[in-house]
Amino acid sequence: MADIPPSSPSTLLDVARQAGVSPSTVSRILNGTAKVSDDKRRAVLTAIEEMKFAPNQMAQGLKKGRSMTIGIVVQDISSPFFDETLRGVDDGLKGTGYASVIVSGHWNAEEEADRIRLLLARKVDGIILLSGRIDDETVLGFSGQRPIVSTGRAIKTRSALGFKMDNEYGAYLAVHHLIELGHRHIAFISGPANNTDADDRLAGYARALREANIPLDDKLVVEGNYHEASGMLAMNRLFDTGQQFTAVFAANDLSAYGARLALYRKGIRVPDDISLVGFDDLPGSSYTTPPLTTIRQPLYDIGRIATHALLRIINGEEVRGEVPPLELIVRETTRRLR
Amino acid sequence: MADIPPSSPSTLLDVARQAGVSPSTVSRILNGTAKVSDDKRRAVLTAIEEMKFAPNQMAQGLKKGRSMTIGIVVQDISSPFFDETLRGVDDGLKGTGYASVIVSGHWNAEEEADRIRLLLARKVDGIILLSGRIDDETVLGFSGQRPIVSTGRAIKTRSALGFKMDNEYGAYLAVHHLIELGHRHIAFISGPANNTDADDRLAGYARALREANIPLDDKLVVEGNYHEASGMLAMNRLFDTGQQFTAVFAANDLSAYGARLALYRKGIRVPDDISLVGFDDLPGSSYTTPPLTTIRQPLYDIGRIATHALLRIINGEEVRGEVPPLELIVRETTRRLR
DNA sequence: CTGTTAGCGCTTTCAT
DNA sequence: ATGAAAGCGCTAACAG
Repeated sequence: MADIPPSSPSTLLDVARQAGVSPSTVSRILNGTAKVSDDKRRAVLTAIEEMKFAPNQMAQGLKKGRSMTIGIVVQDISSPFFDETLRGVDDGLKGTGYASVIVSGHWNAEEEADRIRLLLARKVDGIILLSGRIDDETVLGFSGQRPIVSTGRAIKTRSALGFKMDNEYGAYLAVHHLIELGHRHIAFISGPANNTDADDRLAGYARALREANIPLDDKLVVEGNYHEASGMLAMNRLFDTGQQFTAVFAANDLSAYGARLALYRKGIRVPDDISLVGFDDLPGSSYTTPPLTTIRQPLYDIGRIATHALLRIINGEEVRGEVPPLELIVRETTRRLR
Repeated sequence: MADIPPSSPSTLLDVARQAGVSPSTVSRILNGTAKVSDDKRRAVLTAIEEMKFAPNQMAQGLKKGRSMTIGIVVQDISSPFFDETLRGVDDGLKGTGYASVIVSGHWNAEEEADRIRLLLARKVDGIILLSGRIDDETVLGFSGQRPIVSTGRAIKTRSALGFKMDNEYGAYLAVHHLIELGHRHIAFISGPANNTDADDRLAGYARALREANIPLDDKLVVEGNYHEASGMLAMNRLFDTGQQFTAVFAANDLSAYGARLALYRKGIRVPDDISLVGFDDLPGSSYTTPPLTTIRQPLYDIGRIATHALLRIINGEEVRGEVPPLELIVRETTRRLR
């Protein structure tokens, strides 16, 4: 059915011989590097067709010094959070001839640096770093070898570019929404310690409260780690300590899912008894029961934009790293307090 | 902080010069190919250390004919279904020196074949094909170039291996469970047409009914496409045509999520009014409201096992492709009909 | 317009 | 035990 290349891949030299031309001519046709007479071109093209020739990318890469592959560093290959961004990257690479090798840093600075070194050894033409634990200096250092575009950091040099979402503002938006609905006792399920995004979201929570003259009650903020289970645990801890609250802001959607389940188990209705807001707007959040009110991160766009930016840097072009802002998506887990 | 390689990557030749030995000696140390005197070894090792040398993988690959990368073909890079398997692959590759380049076939036979050709041109050492639309012959053809391990097909040659889950049995399990709970009017939200897995699941649904002497009512089976939105639509269509039923079996978890939302919107309680069963057991299914009863696919294991098998084929070793069976996971969306 | 030549960075005989 | 030399498949001057 489909065109299946032969078992022993033919080389450019084979093609040249079969077409009765020199290897350079074949190369020229392949790369459009120079004019070639029509008859030779035809001969080569048919030879390529017949032999199902495809240039050996390792040889090309070795010669040209560019591998036509870019490296992507995620932290967790099976998280919906990274998936959306990966989809953006995938689409951004479409039709460019670049392929991507994806590695995972597993939220561990050392492993992350290791992975990057591995990508560098593989001669990727550039790197997209999604979140991560390594510090900016290290990123800048690596960018001496190959251009790097990273999410979650504010850097900008000739070979490194960072995008940073305004997490403080996003969290502010979420809590402000709750306050506008009349809530004054708002619990916060935070992200993991030592995570700037998580810190920023806490700051946004605090600012919204402060602005509304609501004292921040330490007992109302409980630490999570961005995973469902931690959201569930956090929710239960909140109840165990007997706190009173009418709304919960979870630092990300996944932990909101966990909180939702804890609530369900206790027979507490959402949003009738308690309002719930998440952060991220994962694809699944439109289909929770009820659909989750949340802060939308333009995950897909981030992937696309990062990719375009990286490609531009690779080609020595100017880049501007504009990313759509965070926005509140009001769905069905929040309601006015009566 | 971390070790940052210099801007201009040093080559093996640089190392050789710095250590005062020949390139071959350096190579031998790198590959453990032959005995090298201790003093030279030390000299080389420190030179490598000092110069932060890492061998150029493209050059190595070109020479050795193996790229130390394997290609993974998924259909949708941002689907939780593939994610779990990818995680298994990632873990399976850990510590092997292999990296993976992931491409997406987007459920399109032609694109899929294209991607595989691309991987072949990149000289991947093997391919893992997750689901897909191309036929077995084509896979077998490609396997002439590089070994291929594929999910969702029953093939076994020296260079191609397929794993096939018993989807018919899984669906049977799901529907049988419902029947045991006393349900007799069981709707089915199917998968897309022209998909063998989907066909098999329909067959399992039919068999369970037949075994229980329940006539299969065509009006109770409505087509979906494995996505949330289609599950929601299907559910609504079921209601629009005025069918009576007390339980729904969705061909996968995602469409079950959609069905769940449609039910919520109509104020129909799950499982009190209607029981719901999915298929896959995605990570999120433990956290739906209520947690979803479903058929568990060992997605992660499939990834690991496929990877191990591929590696063995690459190394010319014998393979046995055993995969854990499908199983029913009873959670909270099903209940006995009174 | 086209062929010849010289490598890209590494591994691997083949000598010694 | 170690070095010299050839070459993996391709591209890019350099001639003509």
